[in-house]
Amino acid sequence: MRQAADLSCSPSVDAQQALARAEALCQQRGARLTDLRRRVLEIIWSSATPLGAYTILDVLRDDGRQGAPPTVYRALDFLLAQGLIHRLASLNVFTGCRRPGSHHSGQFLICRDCGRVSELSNPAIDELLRAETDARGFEVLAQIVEILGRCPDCLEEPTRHD
Amino acid sequence: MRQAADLSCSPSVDAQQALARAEALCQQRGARLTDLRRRVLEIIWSSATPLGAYTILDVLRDDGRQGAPPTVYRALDFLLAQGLIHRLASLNVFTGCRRPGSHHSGQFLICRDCGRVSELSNPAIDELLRAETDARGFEVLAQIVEILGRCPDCLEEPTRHD
DNA sequence: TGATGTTATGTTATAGAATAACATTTGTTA
DNA sequence: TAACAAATGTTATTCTATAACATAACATCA
Repeated sequence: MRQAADLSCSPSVDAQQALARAEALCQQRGARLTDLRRRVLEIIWSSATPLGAYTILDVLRDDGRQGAPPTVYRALDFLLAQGLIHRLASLNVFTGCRRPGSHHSGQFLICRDCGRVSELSNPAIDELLRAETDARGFEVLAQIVEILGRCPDCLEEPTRHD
Repeated sequence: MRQAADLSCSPSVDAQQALARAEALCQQRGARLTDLRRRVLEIIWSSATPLGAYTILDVLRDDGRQGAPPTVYRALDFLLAQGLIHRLASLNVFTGCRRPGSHHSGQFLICRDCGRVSELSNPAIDELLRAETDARGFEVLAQIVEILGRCPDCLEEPTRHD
């Protein structure tokens, strides 16, 4: 993966907006977006690519914060429960949710080369899946749709032929 | 998960058929389905539910075979490459492919309660996903569709309300 | 205000999943 | 049989995630 996460700069506009929305959502739900949880969300949004739990932990430690794996995983669990982030099961990484508020599972295009992720929300796909599960009497609790491949930008790169 | 894997009995008819198909496919491809690889495939097919790599390793050791994690993972890599098994990314487990021969990614319904898995192959879902990726100029390398929920049998169970 | 219960975080240890690196064996072909 | 390639054995390590328990922060109410 060529594109490393750059977490050194100040929060991007995207990140700031995401944090503001998270604040609003949590307040309206009576959920506590603590310093730690907000910071983890900010770290996730500050990266161009999804981050693993241990990468997030490293950033927290760079902050000067004390912390161990449970610190991060508990914050991630909260953010997942609030629908503020997604977990990509195929890579064991976490990415900010582009449409928080409506709990949804989403569909993801993951570029193998640059690591960037596009979040789709194609209702037709959801409907087809629902039709299948309904036909089988299967109750859906969670749904994972992840497509690994190469994004247009990376396809243009002439230097990689693997 | 209530339903434990029962690996004690002799290979089921399903398993026997799967092994026979695997033999034929490998022969026709010039791929070597060695004792170890065949045994791993048999172990997977002998379980009512998908198995993790370390569970498979335990069975191999019960066989009296020597082995370490790489032993299992290499066999699994071979079986995956031949399209004889699938990996369920959401659970880190492996399950026999119901339609080997045609390399495909499939769609899976996974019961949270009994652990059983149904493999779908809905071309409409594949087409929709392809339409999305085509529209974005995204090249697909692998595709993961996994639905976690409760199967009809387990929904009937009156004793569980979680 | 201060006692009490709840929620969040700190901390240590461990479990679970996967691979790196190198040695040895087995199989194939010249 | 020599030589090469493929498969497996072996040891160690990395990465991901959680269990279990201690402490701290916060909220509520008498």
